Amino acid sequence: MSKSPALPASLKQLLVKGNELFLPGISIDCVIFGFHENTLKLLLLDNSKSNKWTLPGGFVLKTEDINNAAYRVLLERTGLKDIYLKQFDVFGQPNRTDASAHKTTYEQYGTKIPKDHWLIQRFVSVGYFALIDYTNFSIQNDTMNAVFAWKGIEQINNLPIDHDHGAIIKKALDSLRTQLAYLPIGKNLLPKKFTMPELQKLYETILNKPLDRRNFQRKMLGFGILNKLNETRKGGAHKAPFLYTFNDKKYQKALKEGLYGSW
Amino acid sequence: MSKSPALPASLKQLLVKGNELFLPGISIDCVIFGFHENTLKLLLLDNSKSNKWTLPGGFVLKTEDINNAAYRVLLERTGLKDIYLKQFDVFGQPNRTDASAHKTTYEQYGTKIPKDHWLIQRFVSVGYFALIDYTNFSIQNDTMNAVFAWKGIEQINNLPIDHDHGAIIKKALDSLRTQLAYLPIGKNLLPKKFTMPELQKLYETILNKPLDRRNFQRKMLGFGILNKLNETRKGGAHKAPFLYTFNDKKYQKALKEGLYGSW
DNA sequence: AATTCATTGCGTTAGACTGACACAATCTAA
DNA sequence: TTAGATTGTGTCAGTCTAACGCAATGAATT
Repeated sequence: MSKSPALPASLKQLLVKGNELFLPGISIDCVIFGFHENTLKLLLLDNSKSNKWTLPGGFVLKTEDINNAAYRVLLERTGLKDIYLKQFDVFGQPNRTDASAHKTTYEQYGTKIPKDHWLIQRFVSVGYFALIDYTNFSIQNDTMNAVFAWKGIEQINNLPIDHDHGAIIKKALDSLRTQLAYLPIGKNLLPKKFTMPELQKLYETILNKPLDRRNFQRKMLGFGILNKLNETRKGGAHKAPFLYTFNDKKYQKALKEGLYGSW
Repeated sequence: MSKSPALPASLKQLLVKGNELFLPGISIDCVIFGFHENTLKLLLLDNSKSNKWTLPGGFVLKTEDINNAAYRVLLERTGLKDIYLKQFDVFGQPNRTDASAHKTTYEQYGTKIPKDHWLIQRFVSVGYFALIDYTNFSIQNDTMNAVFAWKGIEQINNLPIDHDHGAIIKKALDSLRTQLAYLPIGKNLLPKKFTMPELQKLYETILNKPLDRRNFQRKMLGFGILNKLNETRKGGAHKAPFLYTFNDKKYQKALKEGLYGSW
């Protein structure tokens, strides 16, 4: 018989102290978007034993605001602060969590979760989506001993996904698309300086359809949230496009009030 | 000393069986909008002892989907089915629930809530807003022995409101306004047949600003979700306006896809 | 050094949409 | 019958949108 590896401290803590530290039955799931090489990417965790991919998530401390919990989870898992984070839905189907997943995780360390334990009760999850700058982030595998990887949006449907996380991702993407219509988003997904074609590719990727180059530029400039720099991005095999940054003040204003005044 | 009145069965059940029946730490709050006499109204509960107004709400059965719980709560409290119901936010500040409110409620019946009881732990609440047809609903006081009343949106700020329910109401109203810009809403708040001026008043009330009569009509008709009837609403002191109904099929489609295609 | 070629910057035009306003028709009350 | 408020329909200029043209640029090629 093979000896099981030692139970990681973080997993042990969850088992022993989870009940005491965290709210019962409430979890957080983060759909983390990044943009790289003209692809919208998701940061997923490889749940090594189940061979399925999982959304990074966590629990809410007993004295912690839920939104803060989401920021904390993101910080713990990515090391990033000041991220654009938005709650988009609550997932509360009774059968959405699968206790067997947790059981499997612990069983690989030869540990059994007690019956009726905090961890294997029904969980309602609050979904957040986050937008982060891919170039300003290097994957660091987390305390839970899980392995992170970026996965292109287009291959998500062909990946094995844990629990209802596939549905959560779909919903997050829907929310992102809807937001795109009335809120600025590029600031969080692009490096500080970027070109108009790069911004356009981002929009095209999220919306999954081509946009007219010239109309896109006019529209974006019309929003008045961009600063045009006197630099160009040299190095490409073609005419060097101008660089832009977001005008922070106006960007923030647009985040609050929307890009259009609507009615 | 005065003898306390008997503890109502529903309150007793909550105290004795709440822990067993419902999920811990999760509640539902419903912001119920109605429209009457050119005013947007909210259905509130008079928390008789604290002399404050409360949002109708409830808890989630252990085997129940959260959204279904919201529908159930609404049905129990209003007798209405097939209501437009939309989850709009989660309220998870650690200090948002005030255990003393529950304590006060029970104390008026001479009952004390045990320490660490399910009821007085921290609750995270999922906020839903509902739109109902004021004319098709008669207030029925609920099993909790609480008294319902419609309160005009404009007087909310001057009413004493329990807990963080004032903030929840504000958020609900914000969500409703945002939705108005890209989703149809009148169907749930108006009677089946209605006139264009009535629909306009509804929009003006929600948006809290006057709209041009002629432009409003053009826009609404442009959405293609209205049926113009060959009847007019007689009885007013002026020219009789035509009656309209919503085209159910197109209305549902617009609910899914939005009134504009956006990008 | 001249040429090629994809890409970028800037511009045009027709059609749709928006906001502001005019005017005639209608319904009840006086 | 008339007055007065309200509704139905229409106009018009300004703005926005989608579709497309063309010259300028910059690295790669010859």
